[in-house]
Amino acid sequence: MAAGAVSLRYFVLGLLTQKPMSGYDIKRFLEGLSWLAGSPSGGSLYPVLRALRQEDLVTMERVPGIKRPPKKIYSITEAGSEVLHAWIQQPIAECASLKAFVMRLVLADSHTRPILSAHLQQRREQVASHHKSLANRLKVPAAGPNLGQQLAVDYGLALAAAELAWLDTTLDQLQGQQSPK
Amino acid sequence: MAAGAVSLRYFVLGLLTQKPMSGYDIKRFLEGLSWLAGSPSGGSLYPVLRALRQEDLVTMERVPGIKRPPKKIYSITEAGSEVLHAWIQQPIAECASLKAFVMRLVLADSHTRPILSAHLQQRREQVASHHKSLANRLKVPAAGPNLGQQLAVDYGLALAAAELAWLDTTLDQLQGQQSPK
DNA sequence: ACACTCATGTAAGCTGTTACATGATTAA
DNA sequence: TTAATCATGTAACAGCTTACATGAGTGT
Repeated sequence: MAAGAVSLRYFVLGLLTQKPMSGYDIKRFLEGLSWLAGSPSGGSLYPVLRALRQEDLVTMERVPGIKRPPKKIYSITEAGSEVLHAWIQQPIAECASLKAFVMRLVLADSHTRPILSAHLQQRREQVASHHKSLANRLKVPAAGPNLGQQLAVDYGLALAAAELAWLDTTLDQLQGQQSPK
Repeated sequence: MAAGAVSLRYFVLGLLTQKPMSGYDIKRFLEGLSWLAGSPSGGSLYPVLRALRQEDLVTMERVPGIKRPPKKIYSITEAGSEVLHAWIQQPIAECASLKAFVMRLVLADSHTRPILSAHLQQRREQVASHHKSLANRLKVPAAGPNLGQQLAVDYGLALAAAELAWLDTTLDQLQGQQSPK
């Protein structure tokens, strides 16, 4: 596994830090963010929960739902918290995907503020360098780039610019109210 | 395979429409867009090329590079073009990923203008609906969303807005100069 | 009766990655 | 000679999706 990659494993641990949930709850929650981060199918989510329980990173409690099928509510254990925080310390990969970044973002509560800022900063650098390399492509019209490449580069530049702007204002805000923790 | 999903297969076919290339050329080319679309590893790319050749969708020619290891230059066949265009006709999936969209964008030359416009239009609708659902999340602060979710929603809104703006101006441009073809 | 949502799970398969192997050529 | 880039390929594995199975309750 690539260093710092967000496998479902860690993402689930992070969500359980916020509050105990069932597998179904997790699916529901993620479907709301599916455009950005995708949402896992049952076939990948449930096995992950089982594995986490076998490693004692989470505990499971059967809750006999009223007029509903019983749920299995999972809670993170101390061992789970340790594993999660060890993972969070790792720097994200050189060229992390947008999806991986969003997943880390959702887990912001599990980060300390300095680490969160550092991650945003790192992302900023990555996006900036990407933006630069795309801009270079535009300046060099050698080998007559076709319509598709032009569109893709243009699209990439627009998204990168927007992301840079968002990162800048968000970093400012974090810096401003960095009293808590 | 999900309807209209861009497997490497079709993407390679599309690239070969632009000009004959070797596997290595394709990798190089894609690494420049890796931030947006990712770039395939040799372990996935070369087997795809072999499969395409076995199905007679591409032809292969050994070119003994001067002072370089020999290359295998692949060209698309008529059968390949037919398969590609059949695939292009398919509507993209309800909730296609950014990556899938970029890949289609790069293949714009293989689309007729009306189909390209239709794809952009479809993407516009998807992004717009996503933007709306995220905006709704902001208005409902019930269940006290935590920092992570707030950040993710905010980030999603910023990107969606930027993408909508790009799509609008690009659609305008396409409409404007839709004389050729 | 039928279909749908809730809720969990299994098994098969696809896609892609990593890690490795090969071999030539260029630059330190 | 050592490393790096060019160029191709294989084999093992990880991760995820699809399709299916189960079963209770709810709505039409």
